[in-house]
Amino acid sequence: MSDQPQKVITRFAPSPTGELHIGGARTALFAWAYARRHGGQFLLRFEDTDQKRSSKQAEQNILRDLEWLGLRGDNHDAPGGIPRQSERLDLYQAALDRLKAVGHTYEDDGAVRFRMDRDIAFEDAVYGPISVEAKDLEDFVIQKADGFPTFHLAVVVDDADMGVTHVIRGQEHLSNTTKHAALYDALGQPRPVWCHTPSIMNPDGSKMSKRDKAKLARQSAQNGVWPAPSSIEPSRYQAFMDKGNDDLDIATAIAEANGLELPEIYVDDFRRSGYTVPVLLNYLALLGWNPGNDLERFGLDYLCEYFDFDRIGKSNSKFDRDKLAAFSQDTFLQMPPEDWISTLKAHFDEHFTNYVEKIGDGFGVFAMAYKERSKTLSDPAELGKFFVEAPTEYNPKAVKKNLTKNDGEGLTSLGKVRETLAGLAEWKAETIHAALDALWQTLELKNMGGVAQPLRVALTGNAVSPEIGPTLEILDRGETLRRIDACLAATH
RNA sequence: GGCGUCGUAGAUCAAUCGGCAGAUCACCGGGCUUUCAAUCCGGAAGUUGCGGGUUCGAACCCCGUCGGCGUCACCA
Repeated sequence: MSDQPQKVITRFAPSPTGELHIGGARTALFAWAYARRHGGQFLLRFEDTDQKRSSKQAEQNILRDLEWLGLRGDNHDAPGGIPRQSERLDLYQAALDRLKAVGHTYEDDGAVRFRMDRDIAFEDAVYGPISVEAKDLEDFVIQKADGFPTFHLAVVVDDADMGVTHVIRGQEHLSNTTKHAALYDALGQPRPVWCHTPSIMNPDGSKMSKRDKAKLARQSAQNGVWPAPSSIEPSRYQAFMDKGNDDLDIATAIAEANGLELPEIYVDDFRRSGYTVPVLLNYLALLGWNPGNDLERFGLDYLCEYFDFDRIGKSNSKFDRDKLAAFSQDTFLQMPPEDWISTLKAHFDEHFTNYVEKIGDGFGVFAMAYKERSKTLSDPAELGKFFVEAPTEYNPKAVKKNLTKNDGEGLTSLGKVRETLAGLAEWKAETIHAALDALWQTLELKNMGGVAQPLRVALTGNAVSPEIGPTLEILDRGETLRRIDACLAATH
């Protein structure tokens, strides 16, 4: 053994059976950060020994999400591409032969089992010393009857072959680690450092899983007695409702048909919802790790400088969407206006093209109107729906309070507002504001609200909108007057 | 059920030598404001799961107990 410190090699090795889970992203982040901190390498590998469930599409999606997060594998552009276990079968066969030769294995119904006949002890970087007696260990399958290695054999052979020094993964693998330690020993390979990370849970304590989507869709459909979406075959739908399957397509179709928001589970869900990468990574870093002081808001550079295993907690973390949202809102508040506008524009170009078309040149004004009100990049679409759709109904409470109360005081103001706006020489936020500001004083109203609130009801159907000047500028004069007329007609 | 592991405000976590239990989010009240936000000021929040023990002193060490989670596959 040399005294030279070993070069750190970490890896992220998902099985390509679905989208990248938010918990997987956290694990990848930790592995990436540890490698960066120690000037080492962060490698990727696909664990596709389950041939039935693995797909190339899933591989691409996982890669797409990792790239988006900026967690690029150092072997991403390697000549052979990212290693796949299904393409390294001779490696496992060689290891299997070696294990057979030393008498560690036996056949069982066409599969090959590994004999666990010793006590196993190992040190986990988070959970500390773990030891299990031989009587509590069972012989396990290392090669399936189909000739493929199991996860246990493949993971050990690959990690050894790729020179992985630190295995960072979810704590569900903690009890598998006895198997892996035994395999390393039997193969005469030095064991890596194991670091098991606590799980990420739902607020109710259950594990955050894709099933949550199916669960919510099913519940909502039953509670609201929703019709089956026409795009889904009735028999499949019925099976879904009878909990025969948790098909994501069905859950998504139900949600879309009924305006239901399914919980974010995958990285892609959070991207669609409009969380930015720095926010997501900051929040994920804090889920199970902390820098040891009260600092919460930091970036990747900070994480790379200070991340270590000794500050990873042992207890499972509940995913707190409110806190994530608060982080997100906070970064929007602090963003320079031009950054906010371009970030929002990019998101809208991808997900809300109808807004972009409708709002046109007013997009900058639109964006700024929602800069301090948004928790996600999708929020402005929800909050500012009225910009693209005229109200179809008026909230009765808002109507009473702002229009019909006191013998239709608000309606009278609204009529005056219409006259004023129709006669304006220029349709700009400042001009509009100045005109309305003068109007409420002329009418001897209490304050600006006397004209602004009736106008809000007319434009939005409710009593809430951004500042009135920019709002009208974006809507443009024609649309504003049309909505006032419609409102006057509907509420008189 | 066996084995393993974890329990600190509602939530995420601090308290790293056994020495005053803190931060943020959420929540509540108030100020500002044309609404909603944003922002400012203030507040509440804890038998450190529970019970015992050791100690001058316990969130921390020991024993027990309850609860959560993981695992016990020819899935990973």
